Amino acid sequence: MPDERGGRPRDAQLDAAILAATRELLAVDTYAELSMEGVAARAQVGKKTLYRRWPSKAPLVAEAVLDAYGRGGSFGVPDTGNIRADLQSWLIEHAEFIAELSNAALIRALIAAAASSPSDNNALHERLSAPQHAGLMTRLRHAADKGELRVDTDLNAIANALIGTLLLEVLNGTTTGDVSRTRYNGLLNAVLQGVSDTAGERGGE
Amino acid sequence: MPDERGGRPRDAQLDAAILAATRELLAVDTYAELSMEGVAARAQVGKKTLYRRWPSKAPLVAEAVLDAYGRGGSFGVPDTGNIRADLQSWLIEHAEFIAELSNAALIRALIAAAASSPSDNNALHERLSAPQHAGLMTRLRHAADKGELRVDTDLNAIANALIGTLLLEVLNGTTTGDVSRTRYNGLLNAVLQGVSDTAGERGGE
Amino acid sequence: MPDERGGRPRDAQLDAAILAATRELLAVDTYAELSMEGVAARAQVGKKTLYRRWPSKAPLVAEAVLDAYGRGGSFGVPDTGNIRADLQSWLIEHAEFIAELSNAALIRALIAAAASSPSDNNALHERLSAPQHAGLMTRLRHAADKGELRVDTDLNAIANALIGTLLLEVLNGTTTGDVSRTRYNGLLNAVLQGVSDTAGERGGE
Amino acid sequence: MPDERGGRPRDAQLDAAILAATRELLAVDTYAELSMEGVAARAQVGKKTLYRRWPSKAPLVAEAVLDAYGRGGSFGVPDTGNIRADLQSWLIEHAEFIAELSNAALIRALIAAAASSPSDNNALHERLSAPQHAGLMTRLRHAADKGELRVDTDLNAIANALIGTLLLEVLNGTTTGDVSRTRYNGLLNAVLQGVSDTAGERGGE
DNA sequence: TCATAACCGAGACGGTACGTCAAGTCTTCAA
DNA sequence: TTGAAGACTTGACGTACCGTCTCGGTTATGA
Repeated sequence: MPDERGGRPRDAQLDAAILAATRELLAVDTYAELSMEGVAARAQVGKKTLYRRWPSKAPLVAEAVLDAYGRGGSFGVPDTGNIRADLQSWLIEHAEFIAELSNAALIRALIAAAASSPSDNNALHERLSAPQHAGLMTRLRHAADKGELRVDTDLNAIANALIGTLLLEVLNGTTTGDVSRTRYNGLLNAVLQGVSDTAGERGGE
Repeated sequence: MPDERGGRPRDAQLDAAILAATRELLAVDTYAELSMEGVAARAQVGKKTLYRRWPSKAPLVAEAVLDAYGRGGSFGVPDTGNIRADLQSWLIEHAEFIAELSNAALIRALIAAAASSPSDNNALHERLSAPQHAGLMTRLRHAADKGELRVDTDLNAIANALIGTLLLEVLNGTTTGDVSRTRYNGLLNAVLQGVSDTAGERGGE
Repeated sequence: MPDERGGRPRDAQLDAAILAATRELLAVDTYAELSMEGVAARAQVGKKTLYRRWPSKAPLVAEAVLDAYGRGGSFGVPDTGNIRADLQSWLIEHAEFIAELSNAALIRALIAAAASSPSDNNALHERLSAPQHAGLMTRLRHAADKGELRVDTDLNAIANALIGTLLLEVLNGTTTGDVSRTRYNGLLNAVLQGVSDTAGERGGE
Repeated sequence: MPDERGGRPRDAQLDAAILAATRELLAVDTYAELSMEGVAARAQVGKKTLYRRWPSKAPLVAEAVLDAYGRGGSFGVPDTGNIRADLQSWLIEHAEFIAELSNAALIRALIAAAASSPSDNNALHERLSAPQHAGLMTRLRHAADKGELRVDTDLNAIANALIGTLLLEVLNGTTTGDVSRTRYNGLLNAVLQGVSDTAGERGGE
């Protein structure tokens, strides 16, 4: 039972055309400047065709950006056995994605879309932030299980610190041009070895 | 000589009324839903009066939010001599501000405003992120100078990790309700003492 | 082939609704007070729909008035064989139209619209004054051809004198209430028989 | 008793400057395009100064135009004893005034001002049309008293026909360039000698 | 001489309307 | 039923003027 009753089937190619048009426009305009009308015109598509697929601008932009994000490699957290190297790979991979000028615009649009409304925010959190967080947690848990991390480690805090650092870089527009291999040494040194010079009693409950 | 000759001077009270109206509306609407027209109506002010002071929605929202942000305490980084306690105070102070439901909406609006355009982004970075970053750096540098931190510490990475963590919490809508005194123990443990169980050779240049 | 391919066709009923709304408002407001916004609201129509059809207030008002003017009878110059009676009929018919209070407002609006800009002026002249002038000229020429008028008569001058007299009455607001059957006796006496008591050598080249 | 209590007296020169500015702007803009703000700016005068003298645009324009109209000669109806020649002089004098390009614009503005509101209309009628009508009536009455016109002549109809003819020419934009000395021969022939070829029984009461 | 009072230029103020743009829906014809 | 085209209502955009007001400052009178 492929089709739900008769009628002309949807043209699957249009989805891609629309997402591409969205991305092309976001390379020039900001999220606020982007219009459904503009997307429809650029994709040579009726507005109805757009609204049949996406209820509003926010999810359209979200899908357009995530589509590009997913295409350029997996962005999964590697597991070579070396937790430091794996985290560094993941950080640099993201930094390089962000450094690509057009990608920075896309991510800024994505954040704007998320900030548009609480519901869109949640949807995006589910689709973008959550998977990355989960990926990091899996890798960190594996390291913890192998005894590479202190038993009382707050894995969640670490995942958030890494993601948050990248997020801040996007918003600040800090990351551009070539990404140095050593870029996140300082961050990883801090998170893994700590920066305190004292033997350090840790904060407990 | 404050005035540029002639003409009725601007009514300074209106600035406050407009910013207040903006905040009140942001408690109900998202950034995208907020309209200059609505702000003018709520503040009982002509649109021209708005545009005379702020060229567009983004800087208006920015000022409205920063105005509230600045009012509720200094948000400076304390310096009691105990770096861990000071950072924790700072984190919790911010977390409590964020946890206030209306403030979370304001900050989400602020981020949306920043994402509106690269120029607005820079302006906001200058006004919001930079001062906090500077405050943290000053405190961290003081600690480093006193020998509390390892000499090779990347202070910048730490400041970014802390700010980034807070930023992520805002966007995710994670922080709500009461903020536990121990909330950032995990993060501070990681950053200050490190989570690695090995003696830990650090990454260098 | 009426349509230019594709697209929802314009709703012809809206034209009438808009023109009616315009007329209703002109019964209350002057031309200057009439606003496109008000017309749109009264006609329950988007402003875009207005501007799609009429580029500005002047041609809209022109069409609204001419629409009413055309509806209430033909206003053609009759040709019963009696030139005096025919001109009188035509004059009285117009005077009665003008005397109608709401029509006077419409015509005053029309004149204001004409005075708005030279181009609107020309357009209106083409649509309103010219046909009437032509109608009178045809009737006068017929009379001249039948030998009822002196051969050297300046038909144009007579047509203008009649139209001009009506025009002046509108602007002065003179004509109100019932129009006497003998109202234009004096004018027609003058134009047709002349008022000079002397045998009268006429002015030539 | 020149002044009503103390205070700085009004600067009489400003009246002239404002009227001149109004006229200069009307040479470029239409009545609708003319703005009080523009007049104030052009005359280097505060808006309050304008409103102190004229309550709105219509009377300001009226005065500006009448000011120019009065300056260029008296426009009174001459009385040389030859009624035909006198009327012709008067018609041509007006036609020449109208033919002046800038004056045509002024008069069109005046008509627009009159059409603005019934009250402005009456005021203008009082100031512009009435004096001319009175002048013509006086001259015609004199001719009638001398027995130059038939006793049953409707002087009013003639005055209106002449004024109406000029009015129509202004609105139609007919009169431009040089005005021929013989321009109104046809009109005067008709009105004075009549155009009817028959001996002509006249219409009575 | 010195207050009083109206005048003046400048320009901010609350409004209303402008003409444009986009949102999301609806209606046509064609595939 | 899908699609492209485009008309439709709604509502916000940013601008221009409206007529009023509030400044600092000027210019006359009359106490």
